[in-house]
Amino acid sequence: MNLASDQQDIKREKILEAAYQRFLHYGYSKTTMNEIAGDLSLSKALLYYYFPDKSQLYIAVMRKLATEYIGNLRDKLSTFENLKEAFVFQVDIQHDFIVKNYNFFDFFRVNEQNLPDTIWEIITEIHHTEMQLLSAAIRIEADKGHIKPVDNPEQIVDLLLDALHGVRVSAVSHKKVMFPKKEHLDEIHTKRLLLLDIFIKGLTA
Amino acid sequence: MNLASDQQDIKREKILEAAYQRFLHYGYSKTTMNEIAGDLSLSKALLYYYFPDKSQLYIAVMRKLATEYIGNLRDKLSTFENLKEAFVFQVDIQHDFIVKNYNFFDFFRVNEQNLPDTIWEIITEIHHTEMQLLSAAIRIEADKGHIKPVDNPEQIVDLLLDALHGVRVSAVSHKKVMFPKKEHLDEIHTKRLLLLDIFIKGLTA
DNA sequence: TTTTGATAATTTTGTTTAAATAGTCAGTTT
DNA sequence: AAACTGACTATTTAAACAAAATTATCAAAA
Repeated sequence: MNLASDQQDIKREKILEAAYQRFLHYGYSKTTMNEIAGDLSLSKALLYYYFPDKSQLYIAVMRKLATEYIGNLRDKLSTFENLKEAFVFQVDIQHDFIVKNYNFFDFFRVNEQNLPDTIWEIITEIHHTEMQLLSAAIRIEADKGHIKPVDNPEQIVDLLLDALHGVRVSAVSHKKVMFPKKEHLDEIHTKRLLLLDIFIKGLTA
Repeated sequence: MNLASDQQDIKREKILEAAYQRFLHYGYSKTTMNEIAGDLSLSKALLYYYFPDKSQLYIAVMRKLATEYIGNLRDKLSTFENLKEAFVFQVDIQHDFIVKNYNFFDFFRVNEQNLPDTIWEIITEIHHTEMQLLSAAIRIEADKGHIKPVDNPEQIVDLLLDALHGVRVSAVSHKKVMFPKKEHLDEIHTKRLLLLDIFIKGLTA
């Protein structure tokens, strides 16, 4: 039974990988189940044997990406030297994540208003992890006396993440674009680093 | 000739006011030229005597609102005691402006991707004014020695405005709501003040 | 248990027509 | 002449429908 299960997992992985490539390259709506099956020389029906429907397949890929992302975050954030380094790690890794998977998130832009609950759960999970790791970082720094004592680190991190998010959505709003285009991402990144700089100085007593 | 011109201006104003009320109440696309004309007991054709088309009428209202907004900003910002007060003024006034005219901006959400150039000019003008007034505030504070010298105040203000914007749009994004509700407004406001606090401390040498 | 071809169900796309609304203009009123 | 209108045309939106594409199912085969 374990053998069979392993085999199944391997195939599942292959499907996830093929689906990811398609979604990344063409976006959600311009990817058909036939094409994914075709890439693997499988019948479309088999996809439905492994995944209940197209959106669940997409979500499964998303979950995989999220898990990797969270993993990266944990690994790097456990080894920071100071607060700024920790925050910069977070910004950098998020930046890379978004740049690398830009087209994959097409789904988000199209369904902007009503994303499936499962997607929201993943977003929440990521947010939670970020909060947890960064507020831990703040606590440690406060204990070391590098910054002044903060009675509610979560609140500070939440605020910072919001502010960083603002740099993302708003940095381009005077440029006739509502959603950041790929070519703006670097500018956004620079701005974010500057914000981190000022913000951290603001925390330092 | 001036008499005639004055009369025309008065009527123009009345049309702008009636149009504003309709746009504010029903949004752009659910307001018809017939209705606006009806509210004033005028023929629709007369609207076209005063304004070339519907969108120009909307833009004229928008321009009027923008002028008022900018006026408010200038008045208040010229009398600030310290940097924080100036920033808080800006936050408060912008907040009021958006809350009051919330439905009017329907037009923006619908035409999100391709707003007319004239609208963008108005947005740019507002942004310009905000930048100008707030960066002047920074310069004055820097001269007074209250904060450390800043070589590019505009950049700092731009960043701060983005960050503040983020607190607005993002404070609710984990709650599956796109636009803030009444019960979130206080939370947003508090968050923004906290951000201002940290940000200004970050500027203080 | 895994896989597929054939088929059903659903969604998207394109087309036509009718209705609503924007916009024009010759002519009337002030 | 400037301000205004009713009746008209032009455009845009909405609804209804058919055709095409795509998702999803299932009985049967490997």
